[in-house]
Amino acid sequence: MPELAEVEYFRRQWDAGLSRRVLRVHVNQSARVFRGESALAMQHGLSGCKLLGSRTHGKNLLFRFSGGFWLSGHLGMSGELRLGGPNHEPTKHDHLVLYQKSGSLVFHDPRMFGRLRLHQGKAAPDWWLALPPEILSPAFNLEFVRCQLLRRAKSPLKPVLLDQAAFPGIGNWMADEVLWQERLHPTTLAGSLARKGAASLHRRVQKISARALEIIGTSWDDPPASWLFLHRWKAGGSCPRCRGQLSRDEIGGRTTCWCAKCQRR
DNA sequence: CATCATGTTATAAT
DNA sequence: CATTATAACATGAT
Repeated sequence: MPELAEVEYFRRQWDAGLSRRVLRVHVNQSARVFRGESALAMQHGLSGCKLLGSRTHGKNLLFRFSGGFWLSGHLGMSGELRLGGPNHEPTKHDHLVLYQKSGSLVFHDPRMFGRLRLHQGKAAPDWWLALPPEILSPAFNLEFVRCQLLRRAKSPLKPVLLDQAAFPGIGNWMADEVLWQERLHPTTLAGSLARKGAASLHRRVQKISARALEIIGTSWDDPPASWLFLHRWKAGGSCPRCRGQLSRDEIGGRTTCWCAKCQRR
């Protein structure tokens, strides 16, 4: 499910617990989302702590608690952050539940490709601080993008857009959306873009990210029908620009949707 | 029953 | 070293 805008939407769900103390914690100890972690340490660590703040970085989430605790999360393919009542009965896929006086914060993930980690320290974990520039930050400038395109010059654009070290937060639908709006075929080699092409791609990535955050990140609304988004899922969909039949195939290991007429190499 | 899914990672092959 | 392909992970929807 989640790409940067969906992740932001889920982050906001837990805002209900801000400035509130965690009274007790439920963990689904054997759940894969705790791989490499001690679920019990998380349970004990977060008990009694107050949720002080949260943020996202691409598809990553970070929640700051009192006592120097930081809970980081990734939603994988099917993760969700939900709210429950103060006596929420955990279901099979509710792997972490933080109970507060007025309600509970639930991490729910059927497929368990998601992940939860706990860090204790004065600052956020090192791996978080080492993440690449966020798409809507000043550091994500044209030079950065050109450098990424150059580094993977012989790769098709599709997998390059999916590279979280280059375009953090871009996932399968956003990558297809960027390529479609730019009229670039997904197999176009990253190194084949001239400076102007790279500049246009850079602006497009930022624009789609910003718009998706407004639309999906706040209320989970659908992007406009003029985008590829609503048409790309069903086989047999048609291009909202030229009405042509949309193509689907696996590119860079992921199902990719494009318009053979509009998108040229 | 088979196929597919808005993701990441380890490993092998080129 | 850069890059690609493949499998693996685990579950639910169609």
